[in-house]
Amino acid sequence: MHDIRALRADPAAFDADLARRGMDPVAQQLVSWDEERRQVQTALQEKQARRKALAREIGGLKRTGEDSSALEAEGIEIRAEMEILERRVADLEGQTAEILASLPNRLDASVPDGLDEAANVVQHVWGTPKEFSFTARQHFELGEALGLMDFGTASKLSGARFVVLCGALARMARALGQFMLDQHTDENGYVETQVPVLVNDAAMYGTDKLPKFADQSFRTEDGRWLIPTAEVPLTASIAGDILDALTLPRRMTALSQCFRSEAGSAGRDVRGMLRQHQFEKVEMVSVTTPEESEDEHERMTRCAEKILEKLGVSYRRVLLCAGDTGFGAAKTFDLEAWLPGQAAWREISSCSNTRDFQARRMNARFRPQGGAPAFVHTLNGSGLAVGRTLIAVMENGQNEDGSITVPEVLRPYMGGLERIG
RNA sequence: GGAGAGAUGGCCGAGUGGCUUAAGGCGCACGCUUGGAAAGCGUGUGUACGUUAAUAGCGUACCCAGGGUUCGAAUCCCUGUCUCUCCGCCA
Repeated sequence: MHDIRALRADPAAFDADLARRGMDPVAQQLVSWDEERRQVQTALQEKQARRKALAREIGGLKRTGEDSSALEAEGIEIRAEMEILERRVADLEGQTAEILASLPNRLDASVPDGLDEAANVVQHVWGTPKEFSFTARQHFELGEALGLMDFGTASKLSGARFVVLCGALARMARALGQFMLDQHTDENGYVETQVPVLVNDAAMYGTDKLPKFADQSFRTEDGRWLIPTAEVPLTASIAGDILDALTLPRRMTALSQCFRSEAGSAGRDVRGMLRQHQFEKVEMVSVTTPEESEDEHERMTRCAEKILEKLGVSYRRVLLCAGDTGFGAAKTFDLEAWLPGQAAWREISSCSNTRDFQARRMNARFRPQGGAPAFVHTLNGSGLAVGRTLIAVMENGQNEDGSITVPEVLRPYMGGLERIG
């Protein structure tokens, strides 16, 4: 959601940002609606003031038993006039809100131009992309050969894009989730949180998943949504609040199941568990003041990077270009892990600063010392996607005989197991 | 799933159509008082939008949300949401 006053103040800059995302200008239309809205609203408020005065006068006359029929007639007239003005204000506000809600966030100045991922900018690479003396296998080849990753049974149960893990791989998935949570709570200052995975419209709208991405999410028959990410309940937890500035930054982390319909991605990553309808993810959410959000973004991204470093998986940090930056984000860093089996960098985390974009949609504010309430900034990042991390650990830790070496940091979570298979 | 009760400001709480500009209390802030504190006294104490150079004033709206009745709604009517109590079922 955007501030109509900011748009009014500099319509050209607003449209220029939209153009960077490949979108048509809208400012002129919105500004003219806003101008009319303010005029009509002022006229309406004058009528309301008159109605108020009339009601008080009539009340006085009635108490003393005097005739008030002339004033009551004026009241009827005023009500009719107000109805027209009210409808016009509601129409203008509705139209404006509908468009504002459908527009993506303003981009940070540091976001590079470009319409797709080809224009993303690699910031740095950690580690050396692993190479093997033998032909590296993909995770599903490894997992199926070990008998611990079963897509056939999953399709029997649920259909395509699901998986059944068992034995040591199931345990490794659990170990990864525990390891990540422990890191974020013990080392990184996030508060562990358990959240509902079914949420209402308001939570989805506030975190900018509605109205635009309704077709990417699953909806229950009673009108709730399966969360596409724990970002939704974690961030929406502060909806409508005015937080004490002293409690910021607020950092929360959650391990949750995530659900995505993957509509429109037919044919992409159909093999293996890279792209599933249901997956586990450890999410980080930070709520900060506007002054702190940029530093927090860097801090959060580092928290995600450190997980990969401890797991010994080579990765690179990518600054997304304008066209690839998500709807709600002002700026996004993706972390891409090296997958030797695919011989490719694949997204394993995405850390975004939404600034006040979500805060406006959910009306989440803080009170600066002695000042008026202001919108908080919200940030979210994967720390990390558990299923994809499992893939990375499998492919990077594979041995020629098809066994998988368990990263040292995970061994305490796996009963000391050093090797799978 | 069934039955009932409720939702008023930061908190408690009064309020069954106009005399409510939401009483009163608590909390909080500031001031007076004091050697200092407490007590006491006084003043103030929300959000949004409009107007405006203004975070000064002024205006409008807001008593869970959305509709309706009325000259006039916290108050009456309808719908929804949430909370609580009891019964049933249940990990």
